[in-house]
Amino acid sequence: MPSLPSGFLGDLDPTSDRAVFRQIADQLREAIDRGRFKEGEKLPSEAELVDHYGVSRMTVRNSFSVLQGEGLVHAEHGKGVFVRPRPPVRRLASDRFARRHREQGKAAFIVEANAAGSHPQVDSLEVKEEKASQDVSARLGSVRRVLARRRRYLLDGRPVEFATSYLPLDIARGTPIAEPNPGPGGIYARLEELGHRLDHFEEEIRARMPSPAEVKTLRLASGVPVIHLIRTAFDAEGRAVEVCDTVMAADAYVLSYQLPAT
Amino acid sequence: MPSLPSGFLGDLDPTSDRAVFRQIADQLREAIDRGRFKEGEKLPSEAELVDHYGVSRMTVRNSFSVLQGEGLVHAEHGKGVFVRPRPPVRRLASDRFARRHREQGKAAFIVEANAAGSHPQVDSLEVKEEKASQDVSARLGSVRRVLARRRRYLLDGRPVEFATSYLPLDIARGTPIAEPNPGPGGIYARLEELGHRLDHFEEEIRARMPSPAEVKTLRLASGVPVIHLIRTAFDAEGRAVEVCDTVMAADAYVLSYQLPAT
DNA sequence: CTCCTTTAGATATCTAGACGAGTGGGCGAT
DNA sequence: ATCGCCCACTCGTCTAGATATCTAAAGGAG
Repeated sequence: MPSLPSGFLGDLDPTSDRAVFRQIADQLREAIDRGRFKEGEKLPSEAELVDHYGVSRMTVRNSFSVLQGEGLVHAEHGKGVFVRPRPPVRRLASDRFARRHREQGKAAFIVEANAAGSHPQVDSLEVKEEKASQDVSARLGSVRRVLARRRRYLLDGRPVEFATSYLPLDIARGTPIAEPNPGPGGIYARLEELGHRLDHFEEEIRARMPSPAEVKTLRLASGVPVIHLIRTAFDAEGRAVEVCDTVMAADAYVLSYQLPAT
Repeated sequence: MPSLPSGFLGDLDPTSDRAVFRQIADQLREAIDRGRFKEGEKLPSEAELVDHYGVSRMTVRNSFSVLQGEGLVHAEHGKGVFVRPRPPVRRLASDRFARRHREQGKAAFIVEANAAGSHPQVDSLEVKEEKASQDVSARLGSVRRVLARRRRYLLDGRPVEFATSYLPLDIARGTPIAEPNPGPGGIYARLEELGHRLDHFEEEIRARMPSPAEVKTLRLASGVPVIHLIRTAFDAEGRAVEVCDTVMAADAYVLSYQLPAT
């Protein structure tokens, strides 16, 4: 029976109101925060903690599930429980849709990823016409059907973002926008070529826990929220010409905005 | 023994690879999504589900904990497990720091809340000088000590946001900014009066699960992430004059930004 | 009528075990 | 030396209880 490295973890306080499994979680959390267990490192096994604290295995597992819910650790079947490494984050600057970038003709995601030394990838592209959801319809100004462009973005093989663009059919149908590959500069470049000069974007940001489908698509660890961003693009006449619904793995992103003080 | 309303929930598939507690969670989630259980409504009790599915109580509890982790339900000791109501959200527009608002001399939070028909409140105000953290120091341009202003915002009694502003001492010391109540228009109005004309703000947005301390301060239900926003205010000379670190209950907020397309 | 106690039903925590299944190292057969 | 199998260790799931605590409603004492 392997014994625990001494001094890492303390004892339980039987007089405390705090539940035993919370006390154990607290001690593990503190040990992680203090760097006693480093990123990627293995925590003591369930059996070791059962020994150390003199509690039942379910109680130890309960502690682990607390830490998992906080996104601090992740369990690997047959191997152990590990401190979850904080992955490098991807920054989205607020000028990422500036015309000067668009005119360079390369997709923003690819350029940024290469600059960061990562290997970018886009997959599961789907382009089809469909019925607009109530929300999308409202944002686009009561359109019934839309062109939907779905794609998933990966960095170094890891899915980080799932996005769907919705465009009114009278704008997109029969244009390069309806093609899987819309060409250099992306659909915003095509929209401008089609005479829809872009004026501004509105972005709505929420954060929440992922649905099971999102967990699957983005291969999310437990305890990782998603950032839900809904961007609406407006042309010079004030018409909404595109709605882009994006779900991002929150542990992979920092959004960055510049606001004028005027 | 109370029996389950029939038809709400199906049977288990013993041949499925999916764990029983996940199957139960799936069925409950679907029933909630379909509106069979409405917001605020009570789910069947553990005992009822034990009866219905013929499993042990721990298995049912395991299912509930899955749904809690997703933020879909919350348990109330001695009462039951309830579908978590989606609270009204508070919108933060990107022009919330526009000078025209500041000149009206009322705190943005109060004005917005009143407009939404809510009862706003600010508490646990702390103003003190302290050592700057490494991050804050870097953002403010290598200052050693700062004035920190901490406050918590509540809507209708519910804490929704905890914020700390950090300002360099050479700017803030001995000014109204160092007072608990800085006066009409808030500290940004005072900064401008002191000759630091504000030029622009930078905001960084992250989402993550809350620390136990944040759970306590914001009285967060399980399965609710936080939005972590760090805003830096720059004056006309390009100097960072304030860093504001804000943690928001993600289920209470939608952030909204306008971006120019230029 | 008010206040307190009782009680039933609900969740919270914990124990002690059982079996299943993934991982990886050691060891024997080839 | 290598292949293949076994085994120890790991987490995953499930059972069947036990005690504690909280809630709300009912009933009794004053």
